[in-house]
Amino acid sequence: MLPLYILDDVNSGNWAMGGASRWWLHHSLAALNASLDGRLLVLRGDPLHLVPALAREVGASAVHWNRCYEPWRITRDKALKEALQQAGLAVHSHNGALLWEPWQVRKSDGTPYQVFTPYYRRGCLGSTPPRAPLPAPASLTLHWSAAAGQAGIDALALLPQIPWDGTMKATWHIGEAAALQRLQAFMAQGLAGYKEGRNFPQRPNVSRLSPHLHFGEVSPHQVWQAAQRAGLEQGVEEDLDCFQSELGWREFSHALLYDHPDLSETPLQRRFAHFPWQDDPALLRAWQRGMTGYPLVDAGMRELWQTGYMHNRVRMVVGSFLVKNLLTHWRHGEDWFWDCLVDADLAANSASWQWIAGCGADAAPYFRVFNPVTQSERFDPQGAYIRRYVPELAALPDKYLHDPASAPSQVLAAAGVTLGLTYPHPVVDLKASRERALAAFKQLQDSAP
DNA sequence: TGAAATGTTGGGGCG
DNA sequence: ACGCCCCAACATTTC
Repeated sequence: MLPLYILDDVNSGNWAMGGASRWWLHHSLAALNASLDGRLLVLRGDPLHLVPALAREVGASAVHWNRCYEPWRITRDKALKEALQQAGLAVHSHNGALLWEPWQVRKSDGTPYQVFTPYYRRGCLGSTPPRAPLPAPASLTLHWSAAAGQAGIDALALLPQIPWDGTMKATWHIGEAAALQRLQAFMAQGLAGYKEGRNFPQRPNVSRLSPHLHFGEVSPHQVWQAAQRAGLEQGVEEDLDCFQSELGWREFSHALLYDHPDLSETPLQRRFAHFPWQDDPALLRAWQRGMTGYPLVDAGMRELWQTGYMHNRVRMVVGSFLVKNLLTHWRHGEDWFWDCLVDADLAANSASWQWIAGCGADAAPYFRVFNPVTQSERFDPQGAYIRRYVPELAALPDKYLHDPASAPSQVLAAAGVTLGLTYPHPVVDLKASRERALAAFKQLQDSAP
């Protein structure tokens, strides 16, 4: 057997892997290569040419891969399969990424679900339960190739030219072994209390498995089964259901992308094609850099920049802020997350931005506008998360930490904060921008129901 | 997986 | 004792 990874920047169109993901991929491939005794062959280029040529060269009789669900990959792999079969090879694709195949979860009339809850409850849970994880092969006979190993990984040039990855290195342990450790740690320390604790960015109740899942270091089948066991053992059925339904959202996103190949570019609700987005470049930049003057938003955007990750509650808050308060097109948020997230996943990223913008399937209603100050007071009451990522505000008392612009000038001075100098003034007024968004969204609602 | 405005209720201070 | 007002606490409505 010859284990092969190809970095494909040829067929990926607008969705070539982003910077943070490339960083993760480098370390993930290194770990995989090590576990294969340095025999992982790593190439870059067009698999449509590389795979048939390599198969000929080594005299392969069969090619196996795990299915990917990005539209450009489906197109590519279909063509590759045909080419290989015409050359007389057996081709086997497998499911290593999803608990339920998108084309198998259908309403009784055969059409796809549009709403998450029936999709998950009836469509997924009502059909066959997820299969158990497969055991590792007892033994592998690995083809020897002089071109295999770390040199091939280094040749992909996935690591940054300027070293922006210091905090990322300190944040993550990458690879299959690390993923399994994270899985065990979460089941032991995070699952109990998940339903409530998952909303608080400083609590240990989120799994942080998303990048491991995205890169296939752990399968959703392993995660599902581990949760099932731990949840029943610990008697925390409610937390278990809630956690598994989050895996369900991951499935739902993939199903949406499968049924709507333009999900990443085009609003599912057509009337949004004409929405009056403002798209002010200075405001977009303030959001990207974590300089909006709203501490929870800025903490989230800086967590993203420094670690390649953002807590889910905070993703909703910063997304709502960009799309509603700043009235910026969700595609800008999608692009930024795509480049910055180590867990960047086309299906989840696109579906989630459409969800928060209100133009997706089963989307957030247009009038749901998160107030970043209220959310901060509710979910980071002691300000631990804000103080970690917005240290210039650390000396402010809790009462004013969530909204420094509301603090009396003596309080700001005592904390060493000068608005406009050490920390930005708010880039928009929350009340006014909320009302502006509600008016714009309401008009869209009324004009084309 | 909202927030704000508006409505309702009931206790307590007070003339 | 009584009516009145205030306001907190909660519920409902609206966007």
